[in-house]
Amino acid sequence: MSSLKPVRGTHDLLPDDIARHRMVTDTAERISALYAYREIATPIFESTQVFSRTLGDTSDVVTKEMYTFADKGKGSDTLTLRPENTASVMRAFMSNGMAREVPCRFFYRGPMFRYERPQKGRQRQFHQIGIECIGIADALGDVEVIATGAHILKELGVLDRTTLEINTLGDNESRDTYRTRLVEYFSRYEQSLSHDSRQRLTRNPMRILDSKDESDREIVAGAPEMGDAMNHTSRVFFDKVLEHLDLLGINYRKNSRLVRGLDYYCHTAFEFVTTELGAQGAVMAGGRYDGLIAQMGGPATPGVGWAAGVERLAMMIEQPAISNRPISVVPLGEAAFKVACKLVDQLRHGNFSIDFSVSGNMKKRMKRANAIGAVAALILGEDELDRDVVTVRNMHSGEQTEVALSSIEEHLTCYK
RNA sequence: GUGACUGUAGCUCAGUAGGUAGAGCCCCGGCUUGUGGUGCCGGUUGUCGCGGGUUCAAGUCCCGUCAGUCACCCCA
Repeated sequence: MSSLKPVRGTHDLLPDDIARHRMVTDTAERISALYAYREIATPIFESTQVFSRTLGDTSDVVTKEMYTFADKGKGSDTLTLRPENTASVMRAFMSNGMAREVPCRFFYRGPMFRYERPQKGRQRQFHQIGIECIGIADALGDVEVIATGAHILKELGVLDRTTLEINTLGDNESRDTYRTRLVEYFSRYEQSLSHDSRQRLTRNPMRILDSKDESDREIVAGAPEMGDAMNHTSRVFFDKVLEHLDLLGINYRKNSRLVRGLDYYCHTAFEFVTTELGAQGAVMAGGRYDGLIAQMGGPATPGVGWAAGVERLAMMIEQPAISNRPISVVPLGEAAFKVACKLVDQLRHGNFSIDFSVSGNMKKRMKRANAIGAVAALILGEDELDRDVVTVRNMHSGEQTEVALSSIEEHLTCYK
């Protein structure tokens, strides 16, 4: 019995669901192509180290959310279902020796897996789209990446229902300085911090900044600002990003409390957030990850990108209209059935979408044609057969006309 | 992993003080033996999430378990 239910946190995507997903992913693919991104697909599992070495030893994703399993065969690696795709794309970038071809721009889409407690907008198997821009160290790379994302959201009709929040984490030097100051500051309040935040103090002090605990927030209010810890390089970089966002008319809200859960980010961090999806506000999030490729053993190469949740975006868009509305072919009787078989084959090869309706009485078949949204029904009975014609019923208007079999394709062109 | 709430037909839900289940939609048949979408008439919906317990009697009360939702955590 329980085996008939999908595994916890996984969902079947029925035709209407798929239509929404495709609207999201196809739009993203199309728009990102306008920014010269090309699609790439990596395997859905990788050696565990691809993720464990890059996402950060203390991140929740690595410590408790990865689906890791032993491969078959002796002495083989442990494998992990990808919890996100940036590390995989970087691995592919190196595996295929693309370092000499930078800049590289990749778009991806596909399922990701995280062992989390399922909620609305949060599943164990979910789908992401994303882009990675590799090899551009300049702030213009960040701007382009954000602009691509904003363009996709606009095309999906959700941009004005999101807010772009942006912050800078600075370069390594700035980040270390800031981290030290934060630890110093929060240590003084250690007794007053929430249980979670006390743990974050050693694991990831920056996370305390976006704590939702009320007493934490009071302490956070007096915390040192990232801006004050930034060195000249980091400051100039961030200013350039903001300046060009202004130039492109992309609205944003600076949020000095915005931090990242994954270790590899530096400089720009951003999120498009919405209030429409409850606790899962982030619909698209990303940033710069200059140290990642080197950290993975490749040549020092800068990168910037984002990922977006397909399910979350799908919940925000309208249900797209059914894209293929077929023509139903309804033969009546043995002789007509044979003629209809050939007609159906001919029409399908002529690029018509055909629903060949062969079971039940005529009433039932017409009803079914209506239910699947057929644009027309071709009725082929003995009357028609005798005269080499077919009755074409417009399912919208109900009008019927008799058309010679020989010119049927031409007549049906208007239904394509 | 923690807490709260929920779980009745394919779907959305009702079920009153415990007395062995109902509505709408969908589906099926007929009015219409070659015509759908709007009408009328009739019909099938079900281990009441699962497993225990209390009781003469449990959808209803208790415990456990699984799942969903929301919040935390975390994140897309």
